[in-house]
Amino acid sequence: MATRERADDTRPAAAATDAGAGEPDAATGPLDSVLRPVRAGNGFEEALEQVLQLLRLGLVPPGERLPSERELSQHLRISRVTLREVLKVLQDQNMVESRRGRYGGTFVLPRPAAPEGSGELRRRIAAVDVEDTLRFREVLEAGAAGLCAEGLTADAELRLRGALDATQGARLEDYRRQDTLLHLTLAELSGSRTLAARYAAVRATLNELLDCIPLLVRNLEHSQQQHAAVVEAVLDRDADAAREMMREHCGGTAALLRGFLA
Amino acid sequence: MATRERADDTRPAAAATDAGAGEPDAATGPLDSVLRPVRAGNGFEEALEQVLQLLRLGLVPPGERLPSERELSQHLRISRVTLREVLKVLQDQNMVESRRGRYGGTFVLPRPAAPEGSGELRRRIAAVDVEDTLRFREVLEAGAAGLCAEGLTADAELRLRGALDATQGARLEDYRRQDTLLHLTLAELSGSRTLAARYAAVRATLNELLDCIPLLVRNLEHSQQQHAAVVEAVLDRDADAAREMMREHCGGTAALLRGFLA
DNA sequence: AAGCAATGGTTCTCTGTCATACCTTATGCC
DNA sequence: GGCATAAGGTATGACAGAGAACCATTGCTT
Repeated sequence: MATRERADDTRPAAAATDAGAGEPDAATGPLDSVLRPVRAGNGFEEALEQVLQLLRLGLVPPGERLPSERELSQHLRISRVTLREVLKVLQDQNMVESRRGRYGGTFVLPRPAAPEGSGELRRRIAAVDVEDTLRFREVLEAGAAGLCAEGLTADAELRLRGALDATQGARLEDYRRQDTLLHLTLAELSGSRTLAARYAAVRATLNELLDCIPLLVRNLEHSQQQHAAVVEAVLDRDADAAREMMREHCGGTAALLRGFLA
Repeated sequence: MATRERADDTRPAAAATDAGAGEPDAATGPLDSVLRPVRAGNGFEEALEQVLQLLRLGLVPPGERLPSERELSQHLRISRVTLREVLKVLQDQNMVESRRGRYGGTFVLPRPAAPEGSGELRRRIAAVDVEDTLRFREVLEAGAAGLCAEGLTADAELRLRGALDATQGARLEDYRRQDTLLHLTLAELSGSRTLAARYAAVRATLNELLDCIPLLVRNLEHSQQQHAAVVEAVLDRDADAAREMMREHCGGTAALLRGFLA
């Protein structure tokens, strides 16, 4: 009985007012940078997104345990009930497994290789603005490398060297993870918490894209050389070189992705 | 009768587990970049923050009308009731004024010069990580300038020239606003929506800080020269120069702020 | 003067989320 | 073997927020 009828409120049709035209998501106006939805989705979806980040970044590798539900819910500032809904979804996707009892917890399962035909992959790509991701990533990475080189402390040197070494010795199936951790370390050492947080987010998206294309050993070796060059520049406190090297490094990945996803 | 007692759930004390230690906000661990609160504050506070951005960025200048309540609430994906609570706060602060009837709306009031003694200002600064803001800003600005120079279109050229001209001709009290718009334009033309959105956020914070220090004509002239140099580099499609100039420009503001707020 | 349209102002109900408390299971230590 | 402990699993009451529908005010158009 047509209860879908709009009564008085809600948008009348497409009558344009001064500022915002018709549909909320279209029309790249000047205000659109600010007037984004306050919470992307059901509130619980946002939490899901963050836990997914944790997995996609490999911050909790397969086989390891997530923080306990009580801890996670506190960190994310959501109730345990809501967090459990999130975990429920991940369990249904066979991404995590929960075990009860002391020393139990929620454990990360290894990814089941290729989930399906590439239909699934294509669908995920469609949901991402690839160009946006690649550009933003390059900006953050180059900036982080530069800042890192400028304000390098002894402690930072150590962490950076450690992260680089870890990538050098990584086995193939662990490479993506160590790579991510190296870049994440750089972002954290930039001295801007905001930068680190934004990088984590964009890197999670990037990793999702990278999962859609083959891992070429040829590229991997090249990457490693670039990693070494970037870290060297940072340790030399040569900010310009660090930025330049990092931009080149990102450009490589970007070209690869653009090629495969075009 | 000590109902504040924790029963079973909620954090036990400070018992450290593998991942997250004690208090949510302390301890800059590796997971902390991801495990941020899902919604900063009451949900309504987030909306307030965004509307404040609109004002602080000068996207809706004094005397102008905000989008209607129905539009705004749709853009922010909050109910009109909640949005009205936000506007209520702004009305109480004498920042906006609402008029009913057709062609009515919510109008931005001019700022009442200096609100109070500097106690208020100091308090606001305390809530901001100044170093974080300045560094992140520099990274985004330099990156945007570079990207902008690389992929410059004819339309972008026009918008950029227009924005620069507007700053040149701006009166003193309108300078901050035109300056913001110029930088915002650059961010939008970077081709990364995410970058533009993040820049808008950080710029709003920056403007708040800038409101705490005097506006020196001497610096303003210098700024203008730098603006011209940046835009020139971009129009020349010289990405390296654009980044370099922009970094210098940001460095100037940063030094000024660090000096005054130290 | 009458009517229409676009806006702010108000009220209602219903759903999602939170906080809290408690139960159940598994492990290590005594 | 028994107990303490730390984890997941469950149930409940209160409340904030969304959505829809209304009312009230104003100014333009006819």
